[in-house]
Amino acid sequence: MSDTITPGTRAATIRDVAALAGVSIGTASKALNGRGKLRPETRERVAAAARQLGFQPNTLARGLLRGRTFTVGLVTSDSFGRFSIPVMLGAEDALGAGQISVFMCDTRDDPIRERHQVQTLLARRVDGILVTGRRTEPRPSIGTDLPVPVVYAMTQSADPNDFSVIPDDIGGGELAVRHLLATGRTRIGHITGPQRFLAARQRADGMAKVLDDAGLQAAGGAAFFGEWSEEWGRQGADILLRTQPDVDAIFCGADQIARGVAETLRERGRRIPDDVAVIGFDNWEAMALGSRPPLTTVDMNLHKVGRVAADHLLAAIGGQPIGGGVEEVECELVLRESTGPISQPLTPDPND
Amino acid sequence: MSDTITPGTRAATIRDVAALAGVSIGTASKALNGRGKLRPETRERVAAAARQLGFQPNTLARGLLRGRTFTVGLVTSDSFGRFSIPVMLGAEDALGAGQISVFMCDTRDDPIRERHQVQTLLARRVDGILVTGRRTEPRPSIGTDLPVPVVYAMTQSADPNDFSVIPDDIGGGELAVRHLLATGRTRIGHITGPQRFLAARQRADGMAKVLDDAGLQAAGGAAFFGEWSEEWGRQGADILLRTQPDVDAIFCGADQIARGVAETLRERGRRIPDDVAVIGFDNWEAMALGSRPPLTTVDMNLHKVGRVAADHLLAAIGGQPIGGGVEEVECELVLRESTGPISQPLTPDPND
DNA sequence: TTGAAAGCGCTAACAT
DNA sequence: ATGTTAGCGCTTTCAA
Repeated sequence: MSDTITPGTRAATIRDVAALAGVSIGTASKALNGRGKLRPETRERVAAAARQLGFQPNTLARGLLRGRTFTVGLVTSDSFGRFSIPVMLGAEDALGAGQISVFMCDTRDDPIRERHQVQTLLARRVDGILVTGRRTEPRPSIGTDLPVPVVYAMTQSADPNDFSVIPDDIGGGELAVRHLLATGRTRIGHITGPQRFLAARQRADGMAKVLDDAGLQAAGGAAFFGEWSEEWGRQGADILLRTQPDVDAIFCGADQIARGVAETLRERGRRIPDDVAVIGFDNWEAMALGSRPPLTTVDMNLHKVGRVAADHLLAAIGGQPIGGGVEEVECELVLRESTGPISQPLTPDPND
Repeated sequence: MSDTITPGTRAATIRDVAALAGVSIGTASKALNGRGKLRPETRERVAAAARQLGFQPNTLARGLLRGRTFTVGLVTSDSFGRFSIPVMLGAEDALGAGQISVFMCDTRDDPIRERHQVQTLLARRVDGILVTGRRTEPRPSIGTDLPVPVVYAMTQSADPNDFSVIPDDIGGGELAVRHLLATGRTRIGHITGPQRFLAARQRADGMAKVLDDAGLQAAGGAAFFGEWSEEWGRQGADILLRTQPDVDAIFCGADQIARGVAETLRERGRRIPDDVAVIGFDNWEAMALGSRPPLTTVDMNLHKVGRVAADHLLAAIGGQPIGGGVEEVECELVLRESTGPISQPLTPDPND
């Protein structure tokens, strides 16, 4: 079908096209870019020549001339893992629409490597840089005074002059617990990851806030901090069931934890959601769907985090100045069987 | 510390460096690249100027001149998922060493989009293209006659002139079952994914081969094809236990399936590995480690698949012609508790 | 040892 | 309506 591409080795240049069409280089350029005043017939002749040669304008030359490359760098410290991938795809959505290509750089959590990669990106004259990670805590800025705009996504720069987009973990915690309250639960425990994680603390804070407004307290008095693992979920559930046998819901800081919790509940003969409701966090589908029953969970909308970050970057590249600051993206509840059906559409009045 | 970078907006050019050092552009170029004959003092002066201005040579200009950009395109149809990520990281290892940057392109399984992305990559004058996927079955070539070398990784081109690197799924199946035999199992069942997946068929073939050599047969007579899910693992185990109650090992086509199988075995009171050994496939750590007990599994060495593919691509870029064909990368056994300790170092003689 | 100039592929201003 | 030319930032002859 498309054997119109130069069979040989060298890619065709505009010079080749011009020669084949019997016009000058300048004319060829105009014809191809739809600029200037040309006879339609000439335009067509050039187009035909380009088609025949499989001509693709050399973006390097264009970039050199225009001072814009239509590329951005994506620097991640998450090895493109579970968190940065959705962010990246979201970013690609926004950037791809603008014909922008993305250089991927994996820092492997090595600051030296990161520095080097940023330098490389600058040498390649990217129009902007997106920085991603797997943790929301502030991290060192990749540079205070770079010649291109930078936006952080799913990670936060410690420099207040930088702009970051992160999920709203407090809101996520609130969302989860409001849902549990709405289904009539009142003795709610919280089993989550290590306290040194900002995300763990914030989700717990969100929970505390909602419980407080409802005049309630967490089952067990406070959050159970541990690990982001199924094993900890099993252990934590064990402890919680022993100390608070009347618990009727457990909010888990991660789907992995929730799975472990669900397993232990099953083994202890507690029915989910009838006896105890379980809610996870992350919407890691492989985990949430494999669990019995499938987990209701909080989705951080990472795709949107990426899209929003990329939109801001594009705006900045377009000349719109972005100040420093942090934008938070709302979390979203994903309903599955582990919390059962929502009760009557009651007006959520925490004062009654 | 490093506020040597041009504070303003425009990145420094070699012209700026030359001016600051009081030399000509040509001299500056030589000094920076360690070429030609220059007075050491001059060299130093230029270096100092470059440092002061935070000079980064414009790779576009260089690429334009040299006809090489030191970039490659990475085209994936896996949305950078569980399979393509390790491949990609492996490739990055090999490429990063060669100072090569990677453009990422996610086709979202859309041929139109893919075609477009390949065109874009060619316009950007990448030195080569790497194509990745999540399935090993042959897929349409991205182009028969592209001006740059192409290598497929974790996916296979239908065109025999293209070069592909994929995991050795047959060998993986053999590996798994040889291990089970080595631990003294003889009544081995196989629960795996859909038969339409080449990988599922090949793993089953590998199993059949080893059993055959040992004069054995699969428990239940043949593989149980189903889905790549925990749910199917649970169901499959149920069926297998009912029809073949004396089964003493189950080889699963995926860790997810193995997890489901393990759960059902537990619930039916079979101890793992004492009564029944379980072995998975993929070494998906979140799954394999979350399972009780943690799963022995077959690792496809995807990192190596990526590295090997990238090495071939680099060689091709360097001028070494790669013929068409398929290279298979060995799988590797990852021992965990679900198959118990290996028995005596017996000489594996299947004829006794 | 250093400088001047050509040219990589393209676009945009200026001639014709 | 078309052609000519300068120049983006760099490397590489070739002169000085």
